[in-house]
Amino acid sequence: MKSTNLYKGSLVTIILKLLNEHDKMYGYEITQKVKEITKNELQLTEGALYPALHKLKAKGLLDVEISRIGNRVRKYYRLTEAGTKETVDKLAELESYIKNMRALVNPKFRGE
Amino acid sequence: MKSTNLYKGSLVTIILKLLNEHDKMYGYEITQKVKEITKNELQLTEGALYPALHKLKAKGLLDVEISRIGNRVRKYYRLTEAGTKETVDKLAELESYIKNMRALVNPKFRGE
DNA sequence: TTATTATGCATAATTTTCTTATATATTACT
DNA sequence: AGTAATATATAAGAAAATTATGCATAATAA
Repeated sequence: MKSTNLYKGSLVTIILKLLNEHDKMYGYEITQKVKEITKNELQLTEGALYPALHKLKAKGLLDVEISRIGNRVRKYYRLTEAGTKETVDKLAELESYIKNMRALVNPKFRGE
Repeated sequence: MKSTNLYKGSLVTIILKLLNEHDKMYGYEITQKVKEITKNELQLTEGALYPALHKLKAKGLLDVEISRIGNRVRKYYRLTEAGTKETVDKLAELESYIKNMRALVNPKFRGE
């Protein structure tokens, strides 16, 4: 992530969730979607994104479909069944993390 | 962090916030406080905690006060003025991060 | 009384996950 | 013609953890 360089470990969750929502996406599209949703506050770096996509593919969580737009190559990624399951887990993990951080940082949120 | 090994970068925020709240604390006390607040869901590892404390000290964000309880050594840390300022920044950063993650992960939270 | 658990700090080696920099190529805009 | 946007990729390095040790004191359980 760029500009606000924050909280390593959340990139995979972002990728999985966006793919879960949009069926298939290519790398550059993901970077633009993140910029759009976060109003430029979060910017994915290619150096993090592409290796992450390759790793998710290698783990069997994503499938790739190569497409050509004119002479330009695009690689569309989509969730496999295992990827969909992993998405559920990662989202639960994120909610749990946010809940814990809120409790730590805001005494109001403690002990509910 | 242990068990839920998640979101590198938030340890410093946790330390600063707890010190902001409790005036002075020692390392082990911080680990126990985090376990207590998060009901054992987050556990700090010493291998992360102590180097982080030393680094914050080196940066001038913390002061140390060595105390002896019987024959056992304790190192109490407290925020410096710069540390208090940094705490404000880190907390704002966390809120911003949570806001962005919520928007990414939950379409309901987009565009407000 | 002796072994285990809890308290308390610390560092080294390794791993994970980023950033930064670089590379290449196509297409659109000025 | 030159720059910006589109599109993917990898290598080098930094940051921030985990894991594995190590040492020592105090309290508790067997």
